[in-house]
Amino acid sequence: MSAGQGQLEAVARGAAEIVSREELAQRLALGRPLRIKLGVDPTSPDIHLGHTVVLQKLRQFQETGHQAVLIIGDFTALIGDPSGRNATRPPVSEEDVDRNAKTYLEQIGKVVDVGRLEIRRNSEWLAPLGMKRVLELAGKVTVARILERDDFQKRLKANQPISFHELLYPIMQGYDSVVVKADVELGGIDQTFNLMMGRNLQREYGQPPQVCLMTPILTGLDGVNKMSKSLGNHIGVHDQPDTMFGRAMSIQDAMMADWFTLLTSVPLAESAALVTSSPRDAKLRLAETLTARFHGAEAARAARERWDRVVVNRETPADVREFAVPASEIQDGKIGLARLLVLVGFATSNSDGRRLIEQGGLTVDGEKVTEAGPFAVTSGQVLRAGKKNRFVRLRV
RNA sequence: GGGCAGAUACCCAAGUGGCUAAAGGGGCCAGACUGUAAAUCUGGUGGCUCAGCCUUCGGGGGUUCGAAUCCCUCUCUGCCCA
Repeated sequence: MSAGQGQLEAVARGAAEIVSREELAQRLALGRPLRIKLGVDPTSPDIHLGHTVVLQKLRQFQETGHQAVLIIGDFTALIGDPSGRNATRPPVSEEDVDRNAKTYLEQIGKVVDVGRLEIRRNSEWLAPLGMKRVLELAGKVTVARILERDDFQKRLKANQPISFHELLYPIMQGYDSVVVKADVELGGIDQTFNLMMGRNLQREYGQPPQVCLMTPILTGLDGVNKMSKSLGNHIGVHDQPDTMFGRAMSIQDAMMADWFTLLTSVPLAESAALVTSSPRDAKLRLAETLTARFHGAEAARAARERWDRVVVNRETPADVREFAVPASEIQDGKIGLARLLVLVGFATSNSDGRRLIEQGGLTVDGEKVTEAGPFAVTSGQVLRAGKKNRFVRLRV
């Protein structure tokens, strides 16, 4: 019983809502591996930390001995989840789905144990479903219930179109739960309606209704909006170690607690204590933990060392990119400094480069240079723009 | 099919004949400070051979000494009616 209690705490960590907690406790108490369903949308090839919140949850279930069932929504992708802003989305080809599914699995491998994953595509059972079966399925759900959904309500009020087939999306997703006999379904809090539909349909089909566990939406780097690629406030799982580390260090202090809870396995008591006692160390720990997850402990340590060196001590990193200055740009051993900044990629135009220089943002071999005119270049000189990670070593 | 409202720099958004390279906010860049690239404060943010010059306000054409601002036309977007 006490073990069950520990499990409950582990899997409930950070959950936004659980329907219901009691039922979850009961299922866990059954003592058998539960079937934990997570449906994913194979339309976007690159995932970011926001996507990993729910994966982290899946991992926690795996760690406590349960069977994760990943459903690739290749068939539902034909409709598109209505929770998106756009009413319609471009159709996804089979090749796209295949390719996306493949890269998706590679990416989530850093968070969940792919080897122990049961992977299913919902086209397996949705594609052969005849009209007769569809009608039977649709007959189990009333229009009023479907229209309860938030997104539909909003669109109705705003006189925005709702295509008929969109109404079927939640039903299809819910039917997935019936087919895989899910004990628990995971999803973001914005998926609540879809998950609840699975519960309802299972009941209709004589199955014990699944527990729905919804995770919060991760706040992005701006500290305001949800993390999303289109807003550019994200950390991608493919980001380089230094980038990942640095971006994590740039979140606001107030966000650390959530990030620890939702993205790491650091015990909550530990992270909470750290956040209170030393915000800076807490953030370093967070950044290192995240980087380690996606790039390994070694790379994470290197990223942290680089951080200390570059940001804290304002030194030049060990590995500085080289740039060969084209001979054609040099006259009498000199080159316009603003022009040089454009060439190495520190500025978008001469004017931009000039600004950078005049504002004191450029150092050459550690010396601040504020004159934008002709500049004598020699091999080995190290240019640094701003406090950030912009270094280059010249080769003439 | 009819009616109306819009289109301004990366984004939002002022501006209705000269003082506008164009207010304000966001974002971004830089500096200061610090506990980190957090927070806070300051400055910058079209281009160039940069105390000057050149090109911008959906596209094209026109009026005027002078237009983002007035006229014509085209394109696109949103809303309303059928």
